[in-house]
Amino acid sequence: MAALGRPRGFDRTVALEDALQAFWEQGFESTSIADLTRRLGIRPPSLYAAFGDKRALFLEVLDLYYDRFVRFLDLTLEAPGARRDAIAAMLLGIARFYSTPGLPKGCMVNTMAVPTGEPTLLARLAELRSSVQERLRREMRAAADAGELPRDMDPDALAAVIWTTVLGMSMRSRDGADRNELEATARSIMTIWPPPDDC
Amino acid sequence: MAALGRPRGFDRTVALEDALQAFWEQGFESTSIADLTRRLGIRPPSLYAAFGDKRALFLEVLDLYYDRFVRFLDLTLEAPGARRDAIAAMLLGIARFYSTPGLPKGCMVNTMAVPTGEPTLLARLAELRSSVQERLRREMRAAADAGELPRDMDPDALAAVIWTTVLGMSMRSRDGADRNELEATARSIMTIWPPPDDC
DNA sequence: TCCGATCTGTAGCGGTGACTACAGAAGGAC
DNA sequence: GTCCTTCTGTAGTCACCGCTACAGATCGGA
Repeated sequence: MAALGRPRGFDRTVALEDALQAFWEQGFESTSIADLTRRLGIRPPSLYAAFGDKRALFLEVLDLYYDRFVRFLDLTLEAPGARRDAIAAMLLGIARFYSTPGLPKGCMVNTMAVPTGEPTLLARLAELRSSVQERLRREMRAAADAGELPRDMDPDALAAVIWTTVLGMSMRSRDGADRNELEATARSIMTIWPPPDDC
Repeated sequence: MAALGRPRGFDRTVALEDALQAFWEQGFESTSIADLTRRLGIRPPSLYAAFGDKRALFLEVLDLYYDRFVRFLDLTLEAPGARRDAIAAMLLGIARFYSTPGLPKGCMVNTMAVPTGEPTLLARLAELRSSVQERLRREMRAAADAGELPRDMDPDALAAVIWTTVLGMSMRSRDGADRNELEATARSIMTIWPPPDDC
């Protein structure tokens, strides 16, 4: 397919990154079309031609964000070695990710679990959270099957604790917790899962 | 001071409760004056005469909510007995509070740690969270001083873990976690604080 | 009964939100 | 160059937001 008509005057993927930054910082409702056009350096008709409406742009940005997060999960959880080490590395990585200098603090998906008037967006956000939670549950069940969990420890309950920690760390980083504090919490939490060489 | 002029046609404290319910469910931005007047059964001028503007009403509602939460904290944390038992009871109580049938799910203060365009309200919310966090820190330091903590356990780090759990449980209840799941998490978290009679 | 004070209902103000009609600009095909 | 297609900028539209002017209603006090 050849390029027909006047070519677009801006880079669509760069614009998407800018929109990600804006939504991640300010959320959906507080990010106005005027905000976006100012940041992306384009006028409303260009934005609407390229991305559809505000909701569609947000959903596309959300997919971009989520895909990257899942890639990070794949990388840490599928690393060779004990599952406990992988989970510990994941929590540490998330603590660092939530406190990355230059990026908005906390998780875009978690911090927007928020009362808003956009049911379809809320549903999508909840869907993404639920999918991460489900992945943690699968991981913990696999660990239990492999005998990597204490016999009296329910894998679903452990997954719930880890997920709760992820959500809480996200909120705390939004509230200004620094990297060291988050890392400390990530490490402390892992003490509820005793290493295999324990009495 | 005698009642001068035409008396108010509605119960102010009942209206406050209704407004609390509305803000708690939907947040500040998504709760419009129209929503409020519909729920309280009054017209805008009555609302403005009784409460000032929308922000003032929200702040008053917030104080009402927070005072109740602090009363709950006082009750559980100042109970006689070991501090560990008090914290365990607090976490269980919060798990139950966040999943009380008939009430909005999660914590009003925590779930609104949200990107929004109202800096003064955000600041107030952050202030309330920070004050609870500080109280947990004081409690853990007192426990450490009293020798109720393992010697190698940092009281501030423990307080951070507990606070992280509170924030995370609030999010999870918003996402539909039921009472049993939250209670299980509350109990699991307490295993990072070994009871005194441990090897 | 009249007055001043306060509340209530109607009706609408000014501002901002998302979104778009329309005309001109910039490319490829011929 | 001419035509067709697509993008861009101007300049709005329409809806909804928080908020309020104003007139009528309802009280206590004289």
